[in-house]
Amino acid sequence: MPWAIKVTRVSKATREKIIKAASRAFARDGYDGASIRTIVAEADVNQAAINYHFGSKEGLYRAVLQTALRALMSDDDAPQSGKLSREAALRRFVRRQLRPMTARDELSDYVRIFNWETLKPSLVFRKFMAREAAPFFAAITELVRRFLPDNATDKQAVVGALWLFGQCSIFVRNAEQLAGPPFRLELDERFVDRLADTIAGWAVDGLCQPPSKARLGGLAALAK
Amino acid sequence: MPWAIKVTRVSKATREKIIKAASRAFARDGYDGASIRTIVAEADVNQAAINYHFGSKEGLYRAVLQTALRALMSDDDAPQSGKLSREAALRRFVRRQLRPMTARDELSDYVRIFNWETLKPSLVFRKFMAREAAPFFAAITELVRRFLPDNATDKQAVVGALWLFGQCSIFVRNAEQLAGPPFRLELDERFVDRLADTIAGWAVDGLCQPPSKARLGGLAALAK
DNA sequence: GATATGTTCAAACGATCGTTTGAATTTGGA
DNA sequence: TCCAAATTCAAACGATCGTTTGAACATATC
Repeated sequence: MPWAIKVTRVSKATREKIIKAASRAFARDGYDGASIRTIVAEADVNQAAINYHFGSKEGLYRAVLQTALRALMSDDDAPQSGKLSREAALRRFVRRQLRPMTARDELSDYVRIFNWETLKPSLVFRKFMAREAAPFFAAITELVRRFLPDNATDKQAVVGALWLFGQCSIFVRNAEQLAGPPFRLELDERFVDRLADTIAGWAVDGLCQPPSKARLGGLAALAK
Repeated sequence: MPWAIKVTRVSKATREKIIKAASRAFARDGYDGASIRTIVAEADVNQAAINYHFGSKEGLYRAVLQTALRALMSDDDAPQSGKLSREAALRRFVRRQLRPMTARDELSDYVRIFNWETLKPSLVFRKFMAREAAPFFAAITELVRRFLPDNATDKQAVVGALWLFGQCSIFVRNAEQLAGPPFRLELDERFVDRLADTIAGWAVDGLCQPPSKARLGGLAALAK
């Protein structure tokens, strides 16, 4: 492992430049679509630097995923989230998921990288998630569970969490096309705020509804 | 245009073999990820056949998209769909969207190809959709509109249609992972039927709800 | 059966990919 | 200040990509 190197001042700066450029590239083009040469060009470092500092393209991707997961799990902007009502917590989660629609920061890159992986999970990603992402997904599942009956199964909570993810990610993934013709939606902060309200409201309604044959069935129908 | 060739008996068979193999490959790996060499290997034809029959990889992709759109728009299995209630029509749409979760046929490939394109639309795809897909999307939007108030704007209907797409595609995209650990869901026809009931029910609830501040707002909040 | 046209085939081309190499340069501690 | 280690750099390697080529083969028309 020649790339498990000592972290010095100068190498740390290079590593950070590379990770930032790589996050953008992976978010824009996916893991396979992003090339070493475009990453080093945007980071303004030599091509061999990636193999020197991260061992391989896969190693760089692992480092990006670690940075991404750390950022996505941090609640630094609202440390009181544990005391929120379930509705407010859900609204906060949805708004956070929708953030890439307007913001062009690292967090939006991270969300997009995860969206790529939901379409065709790479081997790197699957190993990484199995090892480090359990608490992240558990948090969302627990949030969903607060809306379900006490006797809800794990399966129901997982499906509910995925359902919630899907409602958000479709807008994030299609943001560019929503802004263009023929839709021409004005994707400013106000719009996304209202969209978050809408999605959260629909989700609360859906999750809270007791199952009913007349309504085509509910989540309870998924119990074995 | 040397590839606008006369359609003979033998060339038609080759074209169909290529399109079928290409659909699988594009669905599995995306446009960039699928290689000519794997496609011709699965189709059991010569490598140069693709450029001969379709001009280029892009030309082949266009042909696949045409086949896909034609299949996705056909209502051959239920010609009475025009007479369905809005709830039944919505349930039918959702069930059709979820079909790739169990079925391993061409239709599931087509849905997956479109899912790839929502993540990073290729130039080929954008041109193609702008030219040929308007009626397809209009049909979904009209279905959503049947649940909205009469004075609903186009913008509201479009957002509602996208919202519906997102709820379905998240399960389709993650079907493989749902089947494996730690979820271990048994994705048989019964499960998908119930899932379609659940999603359709939630969607009906969400779309029908009148806007209400107490419920964090509804679709009407998106009107300008 | 001869001929022209449509189709298949193996081989190669140029470009881009991730990675490796070895020397040049910079850095940090004695 | 000096030397060993850390880091950067330009160049090349082998592999894979989409595409082209020109000959070989199959098919249809007379």
